[in-house]
Amino acid sequence: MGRRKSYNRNELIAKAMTVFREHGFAGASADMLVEKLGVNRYSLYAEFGSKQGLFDAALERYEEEFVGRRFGPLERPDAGLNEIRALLAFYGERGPEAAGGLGCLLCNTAVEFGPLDPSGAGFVQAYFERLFSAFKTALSNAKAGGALRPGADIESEAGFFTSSVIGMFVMLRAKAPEAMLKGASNAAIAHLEWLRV
Amino acid sequence: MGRRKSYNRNELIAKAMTVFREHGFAGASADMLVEKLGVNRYSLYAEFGSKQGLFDAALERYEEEFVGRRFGPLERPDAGLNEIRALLAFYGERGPEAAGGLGCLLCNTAVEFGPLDPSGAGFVQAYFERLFSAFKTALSNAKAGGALRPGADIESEAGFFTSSVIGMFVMLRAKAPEAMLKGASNAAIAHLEWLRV
DNA sequence: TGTTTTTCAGAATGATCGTTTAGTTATATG
DNA sequence: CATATAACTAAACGATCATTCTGAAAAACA
Repeated sequence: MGRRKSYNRNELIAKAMTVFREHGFAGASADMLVEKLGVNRYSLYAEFGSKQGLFDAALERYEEEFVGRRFGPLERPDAGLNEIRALLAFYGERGPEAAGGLGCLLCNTAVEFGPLDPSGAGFVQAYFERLFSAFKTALSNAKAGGALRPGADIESEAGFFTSSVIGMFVMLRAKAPEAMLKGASNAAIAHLEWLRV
Repeated sequence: MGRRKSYNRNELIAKAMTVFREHGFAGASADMLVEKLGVNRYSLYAEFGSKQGLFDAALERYEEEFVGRRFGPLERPDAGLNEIRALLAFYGERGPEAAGGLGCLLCNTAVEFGPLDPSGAGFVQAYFERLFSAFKTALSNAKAGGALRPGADIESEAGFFTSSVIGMFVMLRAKAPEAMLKGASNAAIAHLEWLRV
C-alpha cells in the first residue's frame, strides 16, 4: 500500500467539464487542465489515460448531469407540454450573464468537431437523438392525452424545438444580445401554446 | 520591379474560408493553410500579417458573400414573409450531405470563441445583430403591409427565427439526423404561415 | 547583361503541445 | 524501524505551433 490519492476522480471530471466548456477541447491545454483541476499531470494521465480520455469522461458526465437534469423531465412517461414550456422558459430567462458564456458542452463539441468523432464514442449523435427523442416523447404524450392540436406533425415540431434550444445554446455561449434570447424563448413558448388545445 | 505574385489574394481568402469552416481557427495549422491554399508561408504572412489576420479576412468575406447571399433578401425594403420562408426552406432542404459538415463559419466561430473576441473586430456580434435585424425588417414590412397576424410580437418572432436557423447551422455542421433538420425547417415554416394573415 | 526588387522554397526560431520519465515523498504493512 | 508501493514534483521528450529568416529564383528596368 503506497501513497494515497489527494484528488477525487469525480471532482476532477466536474472541473474538467467547466474548462472544456469554456475553452473547447483544442483550446484547453494539458498545462491549463493541470492548473485548473489542481492535480499533477502524472495523476491526470494515470487516471484518464489521455487528454481525450478526460474529455470523454467530461462529455459523459455532462450528458448525465446537465442534459439529464434539463431534458429528463421531458422523458418521463407523464411528460407533456408543460415540461417543454418549463424548459424553454428556463433557457429564455437565463440571460447572457448566466453560465458565463459557456453554453452547452455537447453543443459546443458538435460545432468544434463537426462530423468527426475522434473518440468514436458517438456522444454528439447520442445527444442530438436524446434531445429530439425527448421532445417527441413529450409531444406524443400530449397528443395521446388529447392535449395537442390535431394535425400537429410531431416529428416536425420536435425538430423545431430541438433546433430552437440549440440556437439558444449558441446565443448563450456567445453572449448574444438578451433581446434575441428572450425573443427566441418567448416565441417558442407562444408556438407551444398554440399547439395546445 | 521584382518577382510577380503567383497567388491571388481573393482566391486565398476563399480557400481559407473553407479550411477555417471545416477545422475552426485552432484546428487549422499554418502548415495546413500553406498546403490547402497552395501558397508559401512567407507570402501568407506578408499578405495577411498573421494567421489571425487571415482568419479575420475570411470572416469578413464570409459575412459579405454567404450571409449576404442568404440574408440579403430579407434586408430589402420590400422583403416580407416570402423571403423568410425561402430562407427556411433553403436550409431545411439541404440535408446532412450538403456543405459537407461545414455549417456556418460565423456560427462556428461564435461557439469556438464564446464571448471572447481575439481580434476585437466584433464579427460575431455583428453577425447576430445582422440576422436578428434581417428577420425584424422582413417581419416589420409584413406588418406594415397588413400581412402579419395582429398581436404578433416582432422582437420575439425575430429572436425565434434567429435561434431556429442557428440551430439548423449546428445540425448541418454536425450532420445531425435529417429528420431533425427537415422537421425544424418544416415547423418553422408552418409557424411562419400561421403568422401570415 | 547587370542591377534592383519582390516572391518563393525551405529551414530555423522560440514557444507550446501531449505524454512520459526519474527522483522524491507519503503512506501502509511487517 | 525498514520495506514496498503508490502518488507527487519537476523535468524531459519528440512533435507541432506561429512566425521569421535566408538563400534562390523570377521579374522589370537601365
